[in-house]
Amino acid sequence: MEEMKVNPHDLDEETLFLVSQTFKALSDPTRIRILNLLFNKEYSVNEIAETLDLRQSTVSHQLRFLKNLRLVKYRREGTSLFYSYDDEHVMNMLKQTIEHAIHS
Amino acid sequence: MEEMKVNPHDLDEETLFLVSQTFKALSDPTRIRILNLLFNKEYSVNEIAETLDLRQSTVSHQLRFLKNLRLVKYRREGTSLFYSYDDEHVMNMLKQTIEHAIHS
DNA sequence: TTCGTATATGATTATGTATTCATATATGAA
DNA sequence: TTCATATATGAATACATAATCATATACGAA
Repeated sequence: MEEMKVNPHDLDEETLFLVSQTFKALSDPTRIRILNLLFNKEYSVNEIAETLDLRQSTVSHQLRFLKNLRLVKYRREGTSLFYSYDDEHVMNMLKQTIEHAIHS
Repeated sequence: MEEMKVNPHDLDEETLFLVSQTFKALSDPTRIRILNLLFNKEYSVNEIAETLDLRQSTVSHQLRFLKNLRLVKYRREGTSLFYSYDDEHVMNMLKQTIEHAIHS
């Protein structure tokens, strides 16, 4: 059996880590811009870099971050990797918050 | 007139800042624990510190952060300040993500 | 195999930030 | 006013991390 949380008013460490990581993914402007791109369709790494005017390595590093959290996935086509989103819940939160921000 | 975004596939700077700040507020374990407490009822600064085993100054600093983003508000009662949440949208996102994390 | 292109990775740097200690401020009671 | 308590604040520190450059790796074509 897993040990339950000691304080009923507090969260257990694992939940806390997952939640904070999820929001941290959405707290960086570059990652937001990348995910915002992926709302519509898949993009290769270079396409993302060109569209958002970012270095290839910057995009690659951030995609790895998002991939580790399973927020994006990719498929290979030749030497290109086409990335798309992989978490509906997170994308919905992002969309809602963008709408909320635009109308504020 | 405001200048519109140049790239239709990208977000304007103001929206980007608002969205990233909102998620950044939820990306820190200490702030998550504080907001999670406030789901149920209002708490004074010291009550939060004692319940979560945090320094008073840590709680105060984080409450100021949350207050600046209008995620919490407070009312005075004597020398105590009772804090409560002030943004339903953000609290709903937090609750959803906590539920999502617990059941994963 | 060699070449060209797409992507990933490692190291470095610069920047941001969460926590802490010490102290200041604010309020109520005596 | 003086005292006690609650909260806020400033400075310092330690730590995390985003961006960059240089380079490595992976794949397809010839």
